[in-house]
This record gives sequence, structure tokens and C-alpha cells, in this order.
Amino acid sequence: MGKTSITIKEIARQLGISKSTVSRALRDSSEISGATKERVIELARKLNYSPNPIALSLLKNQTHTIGIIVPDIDNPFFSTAISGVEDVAYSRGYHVMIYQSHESYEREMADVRHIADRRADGLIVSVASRSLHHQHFADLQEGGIPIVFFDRASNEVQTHKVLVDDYTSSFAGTEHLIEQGCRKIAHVSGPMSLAISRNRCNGYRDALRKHKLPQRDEWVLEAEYNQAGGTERAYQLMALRERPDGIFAASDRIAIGVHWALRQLGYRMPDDVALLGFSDLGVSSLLDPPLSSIAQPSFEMGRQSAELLLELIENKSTPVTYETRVLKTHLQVRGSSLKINAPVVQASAEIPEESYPS
Amino acid sequence: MGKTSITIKEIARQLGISKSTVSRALRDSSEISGATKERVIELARKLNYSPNPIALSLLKNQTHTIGIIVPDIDNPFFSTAISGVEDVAYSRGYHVMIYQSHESYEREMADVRHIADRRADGLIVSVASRSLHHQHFADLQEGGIPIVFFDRASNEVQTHKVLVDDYTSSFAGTEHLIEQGCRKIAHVSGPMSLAISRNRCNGYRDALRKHKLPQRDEWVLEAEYNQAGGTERAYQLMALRERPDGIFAASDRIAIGVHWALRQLGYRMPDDVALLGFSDLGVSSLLDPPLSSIAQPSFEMGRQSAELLLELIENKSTPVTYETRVLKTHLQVRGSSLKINAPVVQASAEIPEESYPS
DNA sequence: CTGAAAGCGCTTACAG
DNA sequence: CTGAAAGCGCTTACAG
Repeated sequence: MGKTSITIKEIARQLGISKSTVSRALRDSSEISGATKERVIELARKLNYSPNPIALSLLKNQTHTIGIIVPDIDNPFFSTAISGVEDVAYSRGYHVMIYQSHESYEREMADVRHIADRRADGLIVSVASRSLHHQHFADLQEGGIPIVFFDRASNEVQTHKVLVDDYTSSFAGTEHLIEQGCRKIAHVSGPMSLAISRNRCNGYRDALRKHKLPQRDEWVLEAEYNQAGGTERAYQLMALRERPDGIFAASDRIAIGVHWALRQLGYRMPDDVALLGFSDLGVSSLLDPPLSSIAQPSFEMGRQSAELLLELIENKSTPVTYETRVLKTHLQVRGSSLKINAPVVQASAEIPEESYPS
Repeated sequence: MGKTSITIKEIARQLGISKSTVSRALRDSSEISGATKERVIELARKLNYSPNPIALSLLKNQTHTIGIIVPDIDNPFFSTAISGVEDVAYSRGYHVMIYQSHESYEREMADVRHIADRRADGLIVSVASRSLHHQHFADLQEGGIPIVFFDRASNEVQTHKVLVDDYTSSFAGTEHLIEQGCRKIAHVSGPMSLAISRNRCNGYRDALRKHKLPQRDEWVLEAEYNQAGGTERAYQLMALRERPDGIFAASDRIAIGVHWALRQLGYRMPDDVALLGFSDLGVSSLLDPPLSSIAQPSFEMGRQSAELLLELIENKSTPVTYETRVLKTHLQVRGSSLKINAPVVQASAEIPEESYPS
């Protein structure tokens, strides 16, 4: 038993030549005679030789491996982004190691530590909501391992970032609710420790301000980015003396929790309360009524993050200036916010394509 | 720039002792004096030394890495199973490399090749639906890399397997539909290339036989395990002259497609058509009506697969006999199949816990 | 108790 | 055109 992979030494032995020659022949070096090359290559194929990548890594101090840390792998936003990362990584000969922080500071630091220990060539990360500091990222970068942030970035660390325009999209989303006739609009935000949460919240606030609508502290509630958070906050909101007639949730997972609570409580969407989410997960369109949402190009965010990272990895010198790419979102209007008798804005009445994942 | 991790050699240089001594001190060898140990350990900590795992791997011919191949990472059944695998792997010092086959034979072979090339210590896999042969798994095993199958296993390869009792659960699920008063029950199966699909289908057929209900070829349709497949098949079924009044879908993803189609077509569940899925994904309970389903312990399946694999990895000798673990499912009855005026079987009328993922 | 040497699988100057 | 040697970072018999 035991993995007894065949080595260059074995090929050399069988052919009665030196390891150096075998190595060169395999790499198709110009200084080896055609005849020798042929013999080596044929035997290598016959023995099913594959070079030991571990030995190569030791030699080159390069692992051809990149790490990615996301809060949660079963959030479709992240799993799709991962697929985008894999798409470019694999095509360029890199492997992807996936880590989950589960929103925990400790776990995230352990993940970073693991990535450093394993000598990954680089890291793509979307920061955990409970990360208190980002020194661990700075340290990693200091140690020569480049980082790219996507979605949830750190302000403390200078590097490439791939984001969407959270502020503008939230502003536009809130305006959509206003156009549907909502006048008392609440917001269930994500944890304020994250810039995306603050930006989304500010977009909401500024839209209300622009339209001179009332702003109340009780209408802005913070939650973790998950369903339970949404459900809990919806119960709180609807129990208020001054109930909202529209809710903008900072993510679809939160929105799904709100949706569930509203249905439990007997409210009709969009007539009693209009609801809007953020990210446009595949499941959102399956709800009844289907959820309106601000769609993010998650796959493309993953792709671009990987491209930027490989650039950092393969150009040894630190770039003079780092890039922040801001990708486009679009408002996907569905039944949860589209009121029949309101002026139609961007209605997509047809069957949403997302209902047919391949 | 560049990762200039500090090495054992550097510590030796600074302390004016040999590499051997440093190495031994770090591993707390009994043959090193306490004083030396202390000096070494202190300097190591100060320099933030961490041993190069690549060098260790080369030495031990062990990578402390296991691969896992699943059809699709954003299927919650698989992502949860992966979390189960990670749970035990990390606690035992192993890292997990995740691969997606996307149900493709070629991709799966490439993944296996990659795992072999990377010298992973073992593989956990749920086979792709379009895998024609399983020789690539046999070859890997032959090469000394142990394998454990979960959910979708290969009959061609002898090794540990972690499954659920697809036949019995499907039998019971079908009986549940019968108890609800369904008399014309259709089945949307998964690809017949997979044993799980065949077993689920047989469970369905035998339940009908036992209750002497009609079986019609047009009522058994094959689909890929995804939503689009379910939608398509539902349109076909409901177009039949002899329409079914109950549908058992071989997976929740298929069931979600069926659910969507039935609503589009104006059917009411469960009265016109009762619907039952398989796996009990988190989203299933969010649909309206919520989906009844046969719940699988996916996290636990992942955990046990990892345990069995580590056993194979760490006991060099091939075991005399391989183990097949069959885990318990349970029928989760919800609105899509529970008829008010039918005899209540295992109704769980309370709010399903799955509605509150953390 | 400590060091010099060999070796894990490979590549690449350096000699011929 | 081919080989012997050194070296990537580590461990571990083998000597002292």
C-alpha cells in the first residue's frame, strides 16, 4: 500500500541516465537530444508519471494556491462569488482553498494563520461582521502574501477591492419604495461594524431626506445578515405604534426573515407593507410574493477579485496605487414591492430568469 | 517584498547552534537540554517562526489535506455536508480542498487527477450524475489514496460508504401521500445512472404495489437534480390526460421546480396535487405552501465520512472489510402534502425549526 | 547533550 | 548534449 508515486529518479534508473537529464527532457529543454527526450517522455507516460508539486513548491517558494475566506459558504452570494474566483484561478493553474469565518473574529484570524502557515500565494476575503480589528490582514500582507477584498472590505488595509455601489443602489432602492407610495419606510440594516451596512443605511437615509419623508430611530434596526435577524426585527417593527408601510432590508437573507414574519403576522405584501432586499439570491424569486431586490453581480465580483489577486501575485513589485472596482447593481422589481395601482417604474412582469437555475 | 519566512537555519545562525538542535528543540525532543530548548523556543516565538508545511510534506509524503468532490457547492445539502467534513477534519489537523464536478464526467476526472497530482491524503466524494464509469476512482485508490463515498456511491469501487436508506424512506414517503388520499401518484426521479435515484424510484414503485395503486409509465419521469428539471417534468405530467394527484420528487431542488410550475398552472397544493420532496433543504419551508420533505442528516453524513476517511488514512493497512453506514431520515410533513380532512399521520403543525437558520 | 550528513523530489547553474 | 553537485526547509539515524 502507501502512495508510491514514481519519481524522476526511477525514470532515470530505468533508462540508465541521470536525473538531471530526465528533468530537462520532461521540461522540453532545448539542450537535450530529440532521441533522449522521446525515450524519457514515453516512459514517463507509460509509468503515469506526474511531478510532485510539493517538491516544486519547496523549490519555487510558490504554492499555486490561493485562499478565500467568506463568512458562510452556504450563502448563495458567496458560493457564486467563489465559483467566479475558481473560474479564473483554475484557468490560470491555481487551486482555491475555501475557508468560512462564520462571522467570527477568532475563526477569521485562525483562517488567516492557516493560510500563512500553508504558504498560500494570496488571499481573497470578505470580512466577518464580528471582526474587531483587521491587523491580521495587515500582518499577512506585510509577510508578503497579497490580499484582495470583495464585498466587505477593510478600510485599515490598503489593497485592491471589488465592491458594488452600496450607497447609490440603496438610495435608488429606497426611492423605488417611495415611488410605490410608501411613506413610512423602515430599514433593517446589517451590523454597523461593516462599511457595506453603513453605506446601505446612508443611502436609505438620504433618499428619505431628499423626499422629505419622516425618519424615526425606531425604524432603523440592526441585525446580523441572516434570516433569524430579519424575523426578529420585523416583529419589532410591526409592533410599533407607528408601523412602517415599507421595509428595506440590507440583504436578502434578512429580507427572507422579514417576509416570513410578515406572512405570519397576516400582513399582505406589497399593499400593507412593501419589501425590498439586497443581493437577489436565487430563492428570492420563489417566495410568495416574490421578493424585489437589488441584484449584485456576485460571479463577476469573484472573477475580478481573482484577476486582481493574480496580478499582485505574479508582479512581484508592489503596485504604486491600488484599485477599487465598483460594479453595477440593478433593481429587480417583483411582487413584494410592486403595487398595481402605483406608477410602474421598472417592472419586470415576465417570469424572472432566476427561477430556472441550470 | 516576497515571502521571506524565517527558517530553522536562521534561528540556528542567530543562536550559533546547529539546525539539528533547533529542529529537535522545537519538537521538544528529550535529548535537548532545557536551557537550549528555552532559548530556541523563545527566539522562534519572537521571530514568529512557523515550520514550512511544504518541507514537512515532502519529508513525510503526507499532506494533511483531504479533497472533497461534490456536484455543486451551492446545493445546501452538499454545503452542509462539507461543513460536517470540515468539522472533524480541522479538529484533527487536516485541511479540506473542495472541488465541484458540476455533474460532469470530464470535470470529475480532472478533479480526481488534480487530487492525485496534489498528493492529497484522501478523498470524499459524491459522484456526478453524468459519470459514465468510475475507473478514475479505482485508479486513485489503487495509487494508495483512500476514498469514502457519501450519498452518491459507486458500486464499482469497494470502500467505506455513508448513505441514507433511500429505498425505505421513499417507500414511507409514498405511503404518506397515499394516506393523504392520493391515488394517482407520479414520481420525478433523478438520473437513473445514480443508485440513489434507482433506490428512491423502487421505494415509490413498491409502495404503490403494496397498496395496489395504478402504476403508469408516463407518471415516472427522469430529470437532473435541479429546479429546471422539476419545472419541465411538472408541465409534462399535468398535461397528461390522466393527471396525477400526488407527486413525489426525488430531491427538493426538483420539488421546488415542480412547486413553481404547479403554482404557475393554477393548481392548489395539496388539494389538487400533493407534493413531497427529498432532503429537506432550508428553503423548502419558506415556500407557500411549505414543502413536505424527507429530511437527510447532511451535516452528520459529512462528519461520518470524514471519520471513516481519517481512519483509512491513519491506519496504513487496508481494512479487511469496508463499512457502509446507513443513516436515518425522517419525514417532515408540511403544507404541500398535508390535507386537513385526511387522517393526520406525523403532522408537525408548529413553526418548523428550519425557518430560523442561525 | 549536540553536530554533520543524508535524504524527501525536484531544478538549475556549473563543468565537461 | 549530459552529468555531478548544490540547494529549497525540514527530520532523523549515526557519531561523538
